[in-house]
Amino acid sequence: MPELPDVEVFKRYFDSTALHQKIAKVEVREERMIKNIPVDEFKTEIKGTEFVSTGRHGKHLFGYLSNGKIVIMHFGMTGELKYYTEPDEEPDHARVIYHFENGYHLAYDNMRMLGKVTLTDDLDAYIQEEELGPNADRLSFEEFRDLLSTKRGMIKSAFMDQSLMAGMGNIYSDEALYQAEIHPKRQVPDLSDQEIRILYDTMQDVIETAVEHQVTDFPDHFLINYRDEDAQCPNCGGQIRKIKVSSRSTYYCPECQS
DNA sequence: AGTACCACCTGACGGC
DNA sequence: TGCCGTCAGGTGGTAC
Repeated sequence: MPELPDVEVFKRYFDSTALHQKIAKVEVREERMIKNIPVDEFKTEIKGTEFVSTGRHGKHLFGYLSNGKIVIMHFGMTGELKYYTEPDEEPDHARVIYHFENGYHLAYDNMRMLGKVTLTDDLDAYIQEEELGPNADRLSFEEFRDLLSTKRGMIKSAFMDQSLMAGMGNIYSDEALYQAEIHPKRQVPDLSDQEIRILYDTMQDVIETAVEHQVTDFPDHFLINYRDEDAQCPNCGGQIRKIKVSSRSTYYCPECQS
């Protein structure tokens, strides 16, 4: 799941559960998840500190530690967080577990292990190295318009380009395009000013609505409920179609989107 | 610059 | 029941 709205929900979950508790131990079950730093160093740097706040940039979640370091988490396609106390509540694919002194645990769970966990003391440098564009949800219309003016190619590819703007993935790109009634393969330079405006508004609305709904139980008119070739468009009743756009599965309504 | 394809990973599902 | 191909919400490298 983890695109911008999902990670924002993780952030809020983190904020409401795992802050201000002394970390007794960090358990790394899967060393391949830890990138850019030796695992031993990762563990010793974090042990004895506590998370004081969190942040997010696109699909990256940050946990600020009391020693000034920052844990960076990326969730790939299957990552999530779980805070729990009883051992039998531990998720099936816990790769990194923060054990708190109060007996609670925070697990970074990630079945497919696409994604990563790392540590930095310079977040700006990290964001630069990763070539992340501005947060898709903290972008003015003018910035959005100016960014798109530099792009050629398909609009869905532009949405998914994390260096252009950070946070939109496959699902929510499809969603925004569906609600804007714009075909995912439309060439960016061919979009009218009005269409750019609509795309911006729908993108913001899709992100906001997804977060409000905790990324579950979306409104009926959301395409996300109909990602199936046998499904019918909730707007026009036509058949939802599946195509490939930049090698990613793309669902859309041929009647509504042009 | 844009796009297609492969690789990294594990697991679920449908067909035989 | 088991084997096999396919697919899955992400990203990075490479080749055209």
